[in-house]
Amino acid sequence: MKPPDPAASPATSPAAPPATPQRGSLVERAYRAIKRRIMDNTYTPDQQVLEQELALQLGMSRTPVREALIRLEREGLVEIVPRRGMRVIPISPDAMREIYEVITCLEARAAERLAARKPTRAEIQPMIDDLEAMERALAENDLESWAAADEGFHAHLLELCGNRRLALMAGTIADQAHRARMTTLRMRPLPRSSNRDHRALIEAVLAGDARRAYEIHHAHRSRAMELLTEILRRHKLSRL
Amino acid sequence: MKPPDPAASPATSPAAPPATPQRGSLVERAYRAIKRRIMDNTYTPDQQVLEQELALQLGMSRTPVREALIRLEREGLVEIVPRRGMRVIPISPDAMREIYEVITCLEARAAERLAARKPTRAEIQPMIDDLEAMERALAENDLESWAAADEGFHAHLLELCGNRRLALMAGTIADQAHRARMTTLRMRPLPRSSNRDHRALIEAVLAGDARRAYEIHHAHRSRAMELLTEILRRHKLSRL
DNA sequence: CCGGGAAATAGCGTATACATTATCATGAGG
DNA sequence: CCTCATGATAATGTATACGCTATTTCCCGG
Repeated sequence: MKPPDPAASPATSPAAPPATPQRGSLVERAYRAIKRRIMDNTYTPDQQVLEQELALQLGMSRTPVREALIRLEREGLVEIVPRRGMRVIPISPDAMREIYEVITCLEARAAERLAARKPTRAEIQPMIDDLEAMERALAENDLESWAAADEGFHAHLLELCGNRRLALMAGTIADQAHRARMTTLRMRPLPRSSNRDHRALIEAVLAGDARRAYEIHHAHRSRAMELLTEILRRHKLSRL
Repeated sequence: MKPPDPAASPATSPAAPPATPQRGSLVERAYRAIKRRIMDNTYTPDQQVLEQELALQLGMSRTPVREALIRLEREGLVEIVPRRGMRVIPISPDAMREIYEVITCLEARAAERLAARKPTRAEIQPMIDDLEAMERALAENDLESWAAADEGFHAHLLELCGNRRLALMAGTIADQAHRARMTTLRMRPLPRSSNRDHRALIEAVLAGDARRAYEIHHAHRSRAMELLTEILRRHKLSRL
């Protein structure tokens, strides 16, 4: 057997592995590899990829590939069509709205919880670091880095909120929108207000003001929802 | 070479089934059978059930069983332990709180959305029917029927809210708490206030008062959360 | 030139095979 | 009597086999 996927890229998620396949198994490799290719838009909703094809590319048999696909299907990232292989689920303006509605209420709740815990600055340092990275990136007009840091911020918020199920679900559904977010990154105004929102959230959290943390983050995500759905609509991107 | 996408599928399925296995397949049968046995407490968190055992009981090979288990694992119902088979995930007071926090914000949002749509009485008839069934059941002191109707009410609320992803996620996580709810059914006071809450919700929805619908249902689920976690704690049910 | 039916093909769903590896029992040594 | 090494056992993870059927191809009649 040959090593068809040497090292790959370190595109692993920052948070702890969720209900993810057994570490080091072929299923896990398949899962990660396929997920990465979905996230970075290597596979698009236009193309169908057959199980056999994936197996061949990944240098394994169909069995682990199928098992990985089942997981990806349940995460809402792909659809498995019986004789056509897997297909990435396209994001329409309506889908975007659905996703953001869910993210909005879950993350706002996470923010509320986190603030209610009155964490120390040290505890939320990861979020502060992300925020600073966002600000640096924006100053340098580096949208890719900004987006990465922004995702980190949201991921850390979930991770720290203390409700693992909430974190898992919110993270899962946020992943569904990743491709669309990336695509629209350059179609939107510079995300200065995002940085402001996040700074305000940090302050509310440090102040232990749960109500305010909730409101700030809820408004933040709601605005993002309106912005993104509007962009998709205006650009007629109905199946991103 | 073939054309990559002949005509792009004409329209996506409007009311497509969830990310559930192919209708009629063995995987689907396994999925349903195992899920039912989990829900009705045939399998408890104390016992480990091997793949082979399940396959034998269901009269099929391990392959479809494994695929069903992967789905159940991703729904948070079971854990797959490498050499011990599947195990039902136990519900602790903390788990209950996690689950109800998620349900609370998702369903409250669903209620808000539904009310905002200003549906006709006919549109929400399923919910009204459930409510009436709840009232009848309570009058007859039939807790089982009451619970079934109550679950129906919540399921219909989600179904009608217009956000499929939200409905799917909320339904999934609600299933996680099903066993625990059933067990505690007789440890709690008669659920008269639930019926009142739901009637009030119906009224708010019919009045198109989204804000009120949100508040009513949020409060309803929050109270249920406090009640249930307290019951679990008091009865020392730390791994239901 | 087009539509429709039969044959061919392909891809999947499921069963089975097999190597690997954790677990458990056994037994020797302290 | 207890501890630890060692081999037996069992269950899994993965690969392979195979039949079924949806899809496509091909051909022929209109």
